[in-house]
Amino acid sequence: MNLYHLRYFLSVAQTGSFSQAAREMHVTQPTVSSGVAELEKTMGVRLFNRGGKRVALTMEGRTLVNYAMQIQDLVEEVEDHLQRRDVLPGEGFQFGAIDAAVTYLLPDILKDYRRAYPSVSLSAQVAPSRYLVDDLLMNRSEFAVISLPYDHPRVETVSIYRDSMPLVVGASHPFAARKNATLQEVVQEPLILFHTDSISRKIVDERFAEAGVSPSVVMEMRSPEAMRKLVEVGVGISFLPLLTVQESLNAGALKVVDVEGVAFSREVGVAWRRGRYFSAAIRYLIEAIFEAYQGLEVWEKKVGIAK
Amino acid sequence: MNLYHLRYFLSVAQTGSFSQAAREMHVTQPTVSSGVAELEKTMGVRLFNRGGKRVALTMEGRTLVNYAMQIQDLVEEVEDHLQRRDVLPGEGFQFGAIDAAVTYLLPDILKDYRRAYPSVSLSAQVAPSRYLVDDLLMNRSEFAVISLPYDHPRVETVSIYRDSMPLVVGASHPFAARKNATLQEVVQEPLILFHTDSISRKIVDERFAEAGVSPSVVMEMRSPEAMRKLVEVGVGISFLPLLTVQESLNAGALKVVDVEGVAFSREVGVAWRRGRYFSAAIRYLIEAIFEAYQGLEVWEKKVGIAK
DNA sequence: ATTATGTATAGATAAAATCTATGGATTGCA
DNA sequence: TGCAATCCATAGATTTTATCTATACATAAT
Repeated sequence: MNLYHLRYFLSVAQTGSFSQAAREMHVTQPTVSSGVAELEKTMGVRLFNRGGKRVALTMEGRTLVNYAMQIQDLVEEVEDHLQRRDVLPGEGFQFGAIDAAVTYLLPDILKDYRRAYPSVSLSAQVAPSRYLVDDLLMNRSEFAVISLPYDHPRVETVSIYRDSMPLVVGASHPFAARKNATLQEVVQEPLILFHTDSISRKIVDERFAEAGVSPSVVMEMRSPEAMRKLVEVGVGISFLPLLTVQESLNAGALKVVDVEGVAFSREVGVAWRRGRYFSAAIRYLIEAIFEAYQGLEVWEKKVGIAK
Repeated sequence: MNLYHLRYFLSVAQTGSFSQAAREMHVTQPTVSSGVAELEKTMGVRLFNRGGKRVALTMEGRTLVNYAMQIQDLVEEVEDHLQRRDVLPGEGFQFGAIDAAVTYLLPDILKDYRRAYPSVSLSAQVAPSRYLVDDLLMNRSEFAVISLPYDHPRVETVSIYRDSMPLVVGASHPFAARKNATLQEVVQEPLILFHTDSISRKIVDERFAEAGVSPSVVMEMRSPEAMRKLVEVGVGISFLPLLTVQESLNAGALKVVDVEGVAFSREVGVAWRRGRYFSAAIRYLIEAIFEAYQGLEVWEKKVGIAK
């Protein structure tokens, strides 16, 4: 059973003539004949009664007409949808994002996105970067907004945002009244740091090792929001992304203290599995992110040409 | 777009692997590859993201899965229906029958038929034989129960019933008291005969011509039922099929009068366009008719072998 | 009867689907 | 980290399918 044969068949049913159907379909009459004959053979029934000026559908022919038209409609519909890149209601995709991104960087963009693609359901996976990269590698999410740098042969990244990661202390902490502190002072305070598998933690650790000091870590966590709270109530001090603590700083619950010779920062970027193909609806979201922050040119160089 | 390609595509989507899909479909892996590639080309979108142990559907791929499954279902459904000769609800066919047949010969058969094929809607066209034959020739009805003989190069017929066509008179007619009458007496009475285009009329006319007499026809009609009524009320006398007048005879409203040297009868038979193909549901009805009356062997000889 | 129109069939040609063989890439394991 | 296994893509050969041309045969209309 072949879709062309179905088309020929429908045309014959409509026109009541093999010859005329052939003219409509822009093929020769024997083509239509053998197409219908092939259908009749595979179905094991006669579809037309021949022998007259016009041919007439059999009962089986009428049954097939009903189905063939439905099949035809579905085929046309799906071709339409895919070619004009429509999105089916209920269709959607999954992407990953670190806490800071989904909380501070993406909300406005996502809001705009819903206007552009109201029928696309987005599913954001919020987790630390390394888990998000696992998802990328397993094709479980389309892209992810993660902390950089992230080096992996099968993952491409483009930075969109550079975020400083200053030392923050609770408002009642002794450092709060000061403008700055030395690294030696800092390592004697109880520190709350990211978990060792995090990128931000790696940045901090490297600098400590460089300076030959070892901090007194009282707590390791994966949630910057939780860390912010702990610092606010004075459990310890921490290096936290500015994005995370901005509100607390404004409210006076936290203070920033400069540390001599230390300017931590981490980058946030978009990551995806190398060679991945992006549907129009997904591409739109990614490019909206680059436009809102930065990186559109780099992205286009990496992906745009490879289509 | 090809139905096989759709099958390959669905299998890949399900298994997450081109190779495994190939094994399931009993083809080689390059076949699956090129099938999917062909779909991607005609649709202009990527359907899978490759590169990993498993491939993953793109958004477009997910859309196509929805449609492809529907198409697949329809194809399977129609193949099932046609191959097991199921009849779709609402499907039906048209046949022709003369008044006497539909009134007296067919009712019980049609009742049984509805049990065998409850979902088939029958449409009976009731008209004089020559119109029914037109329908046959134009493929407007599948078969017809008509008066015989009917000679046409493209119509085949099989007799199912021989019906005598005696002279009947109203209960109050002078002949009613007598056992018989001569042809000479009959032609002087006001006769109600079938219309000249009818087969039954032809039978009567031929006999009259043979005998060298010309009747006084007061009325020509196509409806035996109407003629019966007219004879009952004494407008004239008529030669009518026994089938038509049996009830009136039983009730005493009509009387049969023998006419010397005259034994009219007409045959009723099934007629169809030569070479016509009969769907199972139609064949069943036709054969029920032959079984109830006669002609099954002749029918099978003419059609049964030609399938 | 004759002509025009229509469908079926045979054989040749063109198009496609499929196969085999192979290369490049990734994953998993030692 | 390197090796073996697995996976998908591609090229070229082969087979199958679809289509075309030419023609025969049947039917309908003049």
